Amino acid sequence: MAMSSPRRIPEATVARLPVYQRILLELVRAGARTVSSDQLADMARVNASKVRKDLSFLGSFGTRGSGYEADFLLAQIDRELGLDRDWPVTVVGLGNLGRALANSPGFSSRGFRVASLFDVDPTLVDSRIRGVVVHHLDEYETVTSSDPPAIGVIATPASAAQSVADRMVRSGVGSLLNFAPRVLNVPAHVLLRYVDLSIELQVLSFYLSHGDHPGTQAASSPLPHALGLTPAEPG
Amino acid sequence: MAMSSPRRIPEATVARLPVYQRILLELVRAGARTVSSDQLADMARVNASKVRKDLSFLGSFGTRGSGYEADFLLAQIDRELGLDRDWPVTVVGLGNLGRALANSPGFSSRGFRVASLFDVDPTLVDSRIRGVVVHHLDEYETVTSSDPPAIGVIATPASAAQSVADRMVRSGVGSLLNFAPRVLNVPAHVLLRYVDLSIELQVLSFYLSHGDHPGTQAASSPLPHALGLTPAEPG
DNA sequence: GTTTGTGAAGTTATTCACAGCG
DNA sequence: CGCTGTGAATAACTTCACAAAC
Repeated sequence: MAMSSPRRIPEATVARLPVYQRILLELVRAGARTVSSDQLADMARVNASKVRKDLSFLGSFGTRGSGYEADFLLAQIDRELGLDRDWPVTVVGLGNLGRALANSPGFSSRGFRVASLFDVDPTLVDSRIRGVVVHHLDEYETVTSSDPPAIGVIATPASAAQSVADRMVRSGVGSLLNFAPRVLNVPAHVLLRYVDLSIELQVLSFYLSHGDHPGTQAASSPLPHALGLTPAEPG
Repeated sequence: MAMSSPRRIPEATVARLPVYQRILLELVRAGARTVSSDQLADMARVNASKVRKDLSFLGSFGTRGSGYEADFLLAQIDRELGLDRDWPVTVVGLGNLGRALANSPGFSSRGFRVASLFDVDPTLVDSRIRGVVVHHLDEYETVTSSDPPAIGVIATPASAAQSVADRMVRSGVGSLLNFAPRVLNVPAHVLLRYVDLSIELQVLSFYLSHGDHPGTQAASSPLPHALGLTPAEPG
């Protein structure tokens, strides 16, 4: 085989790959050697043919009769998701949410690295979170110029979010993950994901009021949007 | 005129309604009187006919030639989303993330009310967050029995998430919002949304590596994650 | 003129169902 | 047998395009 195949992976599949990734990670850690599309489907709450079809876009990695080798499949998904690269991430806004994000395992996992942190609160500036120093937002351009972030995470209050987004875009960030409860206006070439607790709750509210889960089986996660996560305190 | 819920609203539309809701809220606060499908579409990063089609599932609330009356439309969306009710919410895990959630405007907005808070950390138990006392998790059943939560928010470390989920489900919660970085196993009748920073980042990583944003506009918030519903497998 | 609301057309995603391989 | 991989069939969703309404 000569070149990377020009397989086009459907958007709906892309949205599910991270879910399979997370499941496989847990299974591998628990010592699983192989996994079937049925198992994956149960855990991801989707249909088994969907799992097989999704995985088939990456290649034919299963073994008929026994399933997929868990760690090998995981490696293929990681590669497809681009987790074999190193994506520098910057986080602006280090209140509870920003700290939760900056401390979360999501940033210590393969693929991502907290490159810089910013806030405007003088009591936070110069402190460190997991070894990374918090700079004043005034220094954004200076600090990021040496290691330009691929992803900008916005965890500021709503009122500051748009100007932070503008600033990040102006200095060339390729994608934004917005956790501030505000709709952002950015150029179309910037990849943007908007994650908002109200939005999550409202979807639940709809299905609770209509007493009716989606038809047969609801999707697992087309194009998501969500809040981050982070552990509570150790005792 | 329209009675309660004769219309079946497509899942994809349900996922977008909260985005329109948020936009309308901002527009109304900014003093807008009317809004067109074009404006909404721009702000939501979707196609204008999609906006019109989505809104048409709620009824015919627009005025040809001038658009929709913003506050009226907002009220219709709120009603459809069930935000005219009062959903008690409980949050378990009050580390940085849990505190960020409990303090977030999402819970002070129409529709939701923080009914109870739980942690196992003795330094947090008996403290208050926005006036609501933090109970020890041991008291979960006792505390929630008088005001059973409709939505349980899990913001614990990954290791505690499954047992907290089990406990909530056992005492009858109808839906879960899981922010712990772990796939949960709950009965199919429980509505479940899984929200994970890694998953968010991984989708960005995919599109960054493939140098290729999805089709035209990156959606702000298509479908839910894992809405509880049945794998529905016949033998 | 403007902008909605909606059938019809087009596109994408899901599910079925089974051949093919271990 | 069991389980994958995949064409074919369905279903869901999106977009077009335009008549109707202001």
